[in-house]
Amino acid sequence: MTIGAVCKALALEFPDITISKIRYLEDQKLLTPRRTPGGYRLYSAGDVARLRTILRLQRDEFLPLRVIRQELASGRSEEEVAAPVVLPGDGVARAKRRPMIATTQPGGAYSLEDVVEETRADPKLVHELRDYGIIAGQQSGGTIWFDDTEREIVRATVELARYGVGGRNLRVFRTSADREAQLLQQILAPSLRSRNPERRREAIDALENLATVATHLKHLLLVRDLRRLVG
DNA sequence: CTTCTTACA
DNA sequence: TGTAAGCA
Repeated sequence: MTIGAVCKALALEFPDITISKIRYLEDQKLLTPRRTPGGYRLYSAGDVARLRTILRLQRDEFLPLRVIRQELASGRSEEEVAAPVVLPGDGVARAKRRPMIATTQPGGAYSLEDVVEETRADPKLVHELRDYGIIAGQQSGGTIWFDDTEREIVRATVELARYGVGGRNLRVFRTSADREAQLLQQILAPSLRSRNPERRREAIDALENLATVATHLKHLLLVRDLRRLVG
């Protein structure tokens, strides 16, 4: 295939792919397609598979090119790189979607009474959640204000409470979420610290993507473990 | 019409 | 990374 054909073929999975980018990867010694007598690049099926692997490692594992070059050289092959996770309702539109992690705080502010009214939570539950550090709220004047996320957390724990999950059981969720957030933050820290605004933007997008995949993985592991426990 | 290299923002 | 020039 010529470079244009390769580009078109990969455009389905990688909407942002360009001829220029493919050439760049060659420049970085990640690809070495054959050439026609006239100098045109010719890509074999193997070349295309390798290219797809490179792009996946870049997109899904955020690996820098020099690391990808190394991984590929040391035998990590196409089959070992996961095809993209297809989530329900997650079409080709992913690249265009707005991030759900906003750069600014959402506007909501809810008093204890507001939260209780909207979630039908037992006020004691809300206090419990604060005691265990699952929600914090913000002290202002005499009252404590909760934001949208905290309100939704309360809503979720109300559901769990129906199954008798409450109090210190919930700490398990908090500590695992804390650890996970720390890990993801650590992975993308360099980009998030970048003084290039565009780069930061991309890092936030990547963070969302990463969080989605991590959540899916967690779900799969949980389902597997539950199956084991139940038999 | 497509691609190539090189230079550049 | 993406774009434009100038060739082939």
